[in-house]
Amino acid sequence: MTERARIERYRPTEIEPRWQARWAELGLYRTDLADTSRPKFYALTMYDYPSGDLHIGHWYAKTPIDAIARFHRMHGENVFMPIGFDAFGLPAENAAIKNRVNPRTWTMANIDKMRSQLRSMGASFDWSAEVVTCEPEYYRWNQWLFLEFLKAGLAYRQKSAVDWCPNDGTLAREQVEGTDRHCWRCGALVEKRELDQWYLRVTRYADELLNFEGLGWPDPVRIMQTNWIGRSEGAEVTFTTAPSAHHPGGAPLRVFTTRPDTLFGATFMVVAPEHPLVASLTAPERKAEVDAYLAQAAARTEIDRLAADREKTGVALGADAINPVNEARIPIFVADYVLGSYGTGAIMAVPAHDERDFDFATRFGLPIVKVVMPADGDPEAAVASAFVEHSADEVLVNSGTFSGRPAGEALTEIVAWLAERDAGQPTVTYRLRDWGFSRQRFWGTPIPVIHCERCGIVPVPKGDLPVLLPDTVDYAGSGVNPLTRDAAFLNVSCPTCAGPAQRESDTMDTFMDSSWYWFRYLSPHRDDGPIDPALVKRWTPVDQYTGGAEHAVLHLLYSREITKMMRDIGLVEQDEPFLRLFNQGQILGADGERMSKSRGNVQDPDDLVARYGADTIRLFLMFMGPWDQGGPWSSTGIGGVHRFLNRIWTLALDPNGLEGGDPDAGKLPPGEDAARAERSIRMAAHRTLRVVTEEYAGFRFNTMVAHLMELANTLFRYRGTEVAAGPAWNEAIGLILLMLAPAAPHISDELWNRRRAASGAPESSIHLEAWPAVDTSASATETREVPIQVNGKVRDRVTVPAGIDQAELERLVLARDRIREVLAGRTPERVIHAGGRLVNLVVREP
RNA sequence: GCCGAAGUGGCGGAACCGGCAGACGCGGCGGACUUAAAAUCCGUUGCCCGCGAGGGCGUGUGGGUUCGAUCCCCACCUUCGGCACCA
Repeated sequence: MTERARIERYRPTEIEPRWQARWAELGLYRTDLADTSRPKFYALTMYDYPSGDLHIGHWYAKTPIDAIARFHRMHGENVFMPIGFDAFGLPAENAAIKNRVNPRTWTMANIDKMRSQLRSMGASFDWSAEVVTCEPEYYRWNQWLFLEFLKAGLAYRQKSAVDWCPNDGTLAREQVEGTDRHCWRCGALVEKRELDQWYLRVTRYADELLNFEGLGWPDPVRIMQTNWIGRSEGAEVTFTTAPSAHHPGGAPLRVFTTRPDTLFGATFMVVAPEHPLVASLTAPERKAEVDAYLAQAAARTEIDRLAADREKTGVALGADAINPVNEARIPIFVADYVLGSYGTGAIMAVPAHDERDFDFATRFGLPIVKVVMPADGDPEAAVASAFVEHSADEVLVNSGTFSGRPAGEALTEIVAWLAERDAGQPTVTYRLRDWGFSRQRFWGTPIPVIHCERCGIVPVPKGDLPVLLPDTVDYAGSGVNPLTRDAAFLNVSCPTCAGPAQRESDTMDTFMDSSWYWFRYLSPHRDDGPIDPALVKRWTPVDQYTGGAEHAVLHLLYSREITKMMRDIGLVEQDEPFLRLFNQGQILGADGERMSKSRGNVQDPDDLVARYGADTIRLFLMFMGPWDQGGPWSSTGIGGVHRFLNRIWTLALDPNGLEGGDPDAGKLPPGEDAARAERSIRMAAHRTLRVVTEEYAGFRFNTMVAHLMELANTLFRYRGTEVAAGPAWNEAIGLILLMLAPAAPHISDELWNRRRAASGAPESSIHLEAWPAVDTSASATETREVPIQVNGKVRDRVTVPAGIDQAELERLVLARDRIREVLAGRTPERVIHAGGRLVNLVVREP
């Protein structure tokens, strides 16, 4: 124990800031983007919204990708790992309204704080590439891109329904919370409002977005995006309105259906409340009732409308439509279970074969006609519930000349029949909608157009960009966009006719910012264009992207869309932004809920760093479990990881020390001489190197740490013995520090250099070292232990030479006392050699 | 309702391709060191029976395939995430 007192203790809080400063001084993580001598590796972690405080979840997300970046650097790759801030967004406006400050002030202060917190992680970010999206040098290029999209017909303006809070005005979709769809700020129920909005024409890419070929993305994300895009194959069928006293008839009424084979079963039609024909089809005597229904539907919250178990409502218009296949006259209803925004906003209702139509028909006493059934079914049997199966042996009934045809074939035949008569054709429909891009918010990128009474919508000339947000902002205590009251901002002269005109006061959805930021990282200050084409060509797509799965159909979809749009305006050549994606799990509060200040369950990393140091926290976060799993925060076990680093410290600096407490301290394991011990040490070290290498590459950080712990435990057994500090020992210490370097960068550099100094070598960062190579001769074993099973139960085990053949092994096994005892005279019927891993003797039970 | 992920000791988790279930760590128990405590170190620790050698049970539940199943198949149960009248 006097030995122990001699070495300095592990003091992370002294070591860590020193190395962070040293790495910055050496410019270790400043990437030379022009260096083509090494393969490139673009590592990207989703940038953060500067909410003010880093919590442990930020570290959980960033530590492993930093380890991966470091791992790749050690493999000789030119690694670029930038960082930035997603700086536009609503919390800044809330804070601004509450504290009467400019959102910029609040945002920039938060960014400063987060920068220093992020630096305390010791991550190898290239800060020289930092992007802050609320800076004009960034959002100027949002505007530039928007103008290009406008020119290419990829952006357009349209009147449509948006979510509207009676107190706070327009809300973005993500600002509507809960199943009852209330305003996230004031709690009021959200309604729909018709507003002129900008859209990006992303539906153009629907089919292309379904193609994930060549992308290493997690299946759940691909499936979520695929479902979100919602490709649906079917047919558009044109019904015709029937003439009546109030309506001339003959107007086409188009529907989309995935089941044209059920066309003969259509017994009524339903149009959405927004359908353009509602007004002209409504009979005068039904007008009051229809109007009342429309008003009610408009006021209804979305969730009411969409709740699947809600009882169907609707009103008859007092008009009929004619079915093109059989000239049948069927009544037309308006009902809000039909959505104006999907398909054609109108459906043919086939109650026998669609559950929703069945419910509606039952409620309103409408006829139900069966047209598809199993080949051996009874066509006249009453329909008790909608039959929607699609199996091979179904046939059509009650379907004119198509009766008796197999349903699958009839589907194609009916569409062909319709097409010949100009009454329909095959159609593909998608759930995906164009991207509603306008936000009635101050703290975002101003949309660069001008409204001129004479010239209409005029794009701001590119030379006039950026359209700057005003420096001063007066919220007047409300959530209404202050830009709409800012005369200095609004009133401009038309770029075309020089007459009086008004600036657009809408800003862009902040998801625009995050949809191309990784391109900008490559040239964050470039002022002659959004990107550097040569660097983009060399460095993108991103090789490894990491972030939360909550962005599956938001940021991760928008980014793919914008990449394709940038390609189509000739800016980039790639089709996809991110080659490989990993979704890390989310760290929840100790209560199992999402960490948030309001819940008071936020774990601040600063406290933990002060107590244990960054390396312990980094390692602990990796050790907790698989990275894609996340889970509730618990600091239980952090001491074990800290202890492990202390043991590394002791092994590296005090190999000959002896601990009291171990009766065998300083003695080689029984039966081992020095030569054997050295072989054991080399074998353990090189075997660990082999698996740890695979585990870093496979993102299995928890077992990577476990294997390093195992190696440390092995070395500890040899501490104080005659082989401690010998060549094998020193090699093993070197290897363990190199393996630890990506995960615990500070302590590994400290120990690496203390050992260098002890041998008179000059300082040189461990992070400039190459990843070591496995010595396969060292890791090979001479003997192995083979478990012996009898009828699948382990009854014995035998140690045999590594190269033993099956016959010899079998002879040894059968000769063993224990096995003869268990066999009790029986002869095995079969002997299974499971690839040398195990022997299983199969005997008949007595 | 539909789609997806997951259920393993007291706890976090491991077992990568169907081959020793429980690596590694926490916690517990016992010990060494200490006047004592902390720190450190060593041993032990799935459950049940047994003094012991050993035996039985055991990966959400019930079946199945196999010499052998945490892993594959079928049917359920539970938890979490996403979508939710998309014709």
